[in-house]
Amino acid sequence: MELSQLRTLIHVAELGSLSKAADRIGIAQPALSRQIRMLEEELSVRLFTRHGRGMVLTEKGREILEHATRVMTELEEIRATAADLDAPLRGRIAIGFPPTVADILSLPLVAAFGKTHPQVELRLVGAYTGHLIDWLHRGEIDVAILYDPHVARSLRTEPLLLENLFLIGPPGSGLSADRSIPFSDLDLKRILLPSTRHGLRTIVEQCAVEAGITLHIAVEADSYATLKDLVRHGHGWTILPLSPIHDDIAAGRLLAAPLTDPAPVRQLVLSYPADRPVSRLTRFAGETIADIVADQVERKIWPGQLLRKA
Amino acid sequence: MELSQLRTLIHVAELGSLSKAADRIGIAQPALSRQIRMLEEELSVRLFTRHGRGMVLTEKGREILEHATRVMTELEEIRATAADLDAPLRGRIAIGFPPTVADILSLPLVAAFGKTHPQVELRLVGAYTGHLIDWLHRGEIDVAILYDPHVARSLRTEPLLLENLFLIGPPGSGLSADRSIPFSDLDLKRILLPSTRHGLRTIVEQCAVEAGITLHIAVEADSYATLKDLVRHGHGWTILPLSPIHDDIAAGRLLAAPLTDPAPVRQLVLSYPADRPVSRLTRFAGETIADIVADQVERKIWPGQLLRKA
DNA sequence: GGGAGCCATACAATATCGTTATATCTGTTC
DNA sequence: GAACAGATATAACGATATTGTATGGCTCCC
Repeated sequence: MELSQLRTLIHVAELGSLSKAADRIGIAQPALSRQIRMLEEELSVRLFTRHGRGMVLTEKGREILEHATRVMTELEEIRATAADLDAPLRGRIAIGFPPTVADILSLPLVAAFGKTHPQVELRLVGAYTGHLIDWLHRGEIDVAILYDPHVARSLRTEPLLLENLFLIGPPGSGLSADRSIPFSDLDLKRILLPSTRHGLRTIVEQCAVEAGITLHIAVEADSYATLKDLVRHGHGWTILPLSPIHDDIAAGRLLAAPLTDPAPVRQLVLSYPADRPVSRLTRFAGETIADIVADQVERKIWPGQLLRKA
Repeated sequence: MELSQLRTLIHVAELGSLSKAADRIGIAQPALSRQIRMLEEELSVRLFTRHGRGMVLTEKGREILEHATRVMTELEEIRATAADLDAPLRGRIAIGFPPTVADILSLPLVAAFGKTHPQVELRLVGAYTGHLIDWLHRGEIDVAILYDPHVARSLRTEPLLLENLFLIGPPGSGLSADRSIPFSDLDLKRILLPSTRHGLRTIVEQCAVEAGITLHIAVEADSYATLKDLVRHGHGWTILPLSPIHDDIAAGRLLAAPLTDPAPVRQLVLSYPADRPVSRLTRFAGETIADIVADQVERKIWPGQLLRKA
């Protein structure tokens, strides 16, 4: 048994494919095929069942995968132990956020690091979930907040928050935070949303189906700033989390109301790569983010439901 | 880092000598010297201090040795797991539920075990969360579904579900699943609830505070059957999850409507003791419960929001 | 002072790993 | 049903890593 085999097991298990794992790891597919075969021979078990299109863990494979993941965690602890434990954290860390989350978390996060670990060089990276996942795997970022992807086995995730989405309207639209709008009321309204590849769009469309209506999507725009501007100038209504428009609401430029029947929500998770050790710096960043999120929710700056750590 | 290096670290630490470790392992002494050197270079720490006759762990080396030992333990677990026979699970398992959950999960759970592991003896234990936590700690039950306790360090929990609570009224009350009732409408109604030690009561009272009203609690009863009967006979309204009254609603004996502003919800988690190993049987039970919960939510038998595993 | 025991380094030999080529199988599309 | 695409498995070969051998240098003991 070798560490490279265990790492391969983890990647293949997540992706369901030697070829995809080869792409990700940057090693030729036959080499991974042989690694898995040699591991299976050494253990005398089948870890995967093979199909025409990919391979799936057996039950035994799943059990062994858990231990393999723990081995990776212990290796991470070895590296953490090797690092200087008493000095203030130093070095650089890249933290990924969806754009809306960056707006609300950047300042408190920078403040927290500035207070306790001023020598750390922060790199705050805003991008969509798909890109963030890629960059986590490639080691270009160390930790990310993600809107909930289908859980990737090679990412270690901690649930953070269920975030409510709100109906956003212009001044004079009569929207109020303490009066919910039934989703079905959107039936004949001009709705402005991000494009179909955007997770928020998927959630909203699912809600429309549940409400039994068809949304009239007058404009698609992936930029929240654009959506906000269009709404401000009376070109329609949009559906967004409150975090990017908190200031606009406070200033009276936009109004918001909760939606119900159904209420659109999405889950945010903290994600780390599972096949690579998480440094003390990365761990500190994750803990700090979780603390800030809890604080924002408790102070009602960020409307949603905190999720407890497993 | 390689497993061979960690093994060498362990042997050299024990024997205090590369040469003695080389004899024991059957690898040439210079090879072991280089392995230790490469490990030290990779971690940027000194693991050993060298003397004329042998070498001794540094303090840092001792800390890292602990993790290396744990890696070996996990590898042993992998081998032990691989060596397990693929016999059907057998033995006994005690599974705890809050009473409302037992109603909805017992039959499918028994069916699932009957299909795949018929020799397992199931013990399904219905009790309130406080008791279930006690029994988990004492080992009287192996796994439980709990309404979200403040996380006990000695329990390992996996979030399952956010369950919506509904306003329950008698036939003729006009309640409908597709028309939400603002919580503030409960202001002057006769409300029937469980006692103050019941978690549901706490949630409902928190919602009342948020809605700015005071509930008129006409009757306290911890038995849901009693609450249902009282509502059926027009003695008031109650607030419950749908799971225990699904059949009553289907039969027209009771009506239900969602509440909003705020919407009362509670989180269910799967809980295992953290200080005791979880058997394959227990793990299978937990996975099966999670699958059944997902199925019930997707089929809208159980209204709520699935939470993804961490 | 000499010998024994030990660690570290250089270089050669050997083993392992990754790549390329290709066969085979399964699933999808037309 | 045939053709094509996507995937895994194997063989062969070159590249790279690891181990073995030879040996130097240091410390400790007699």
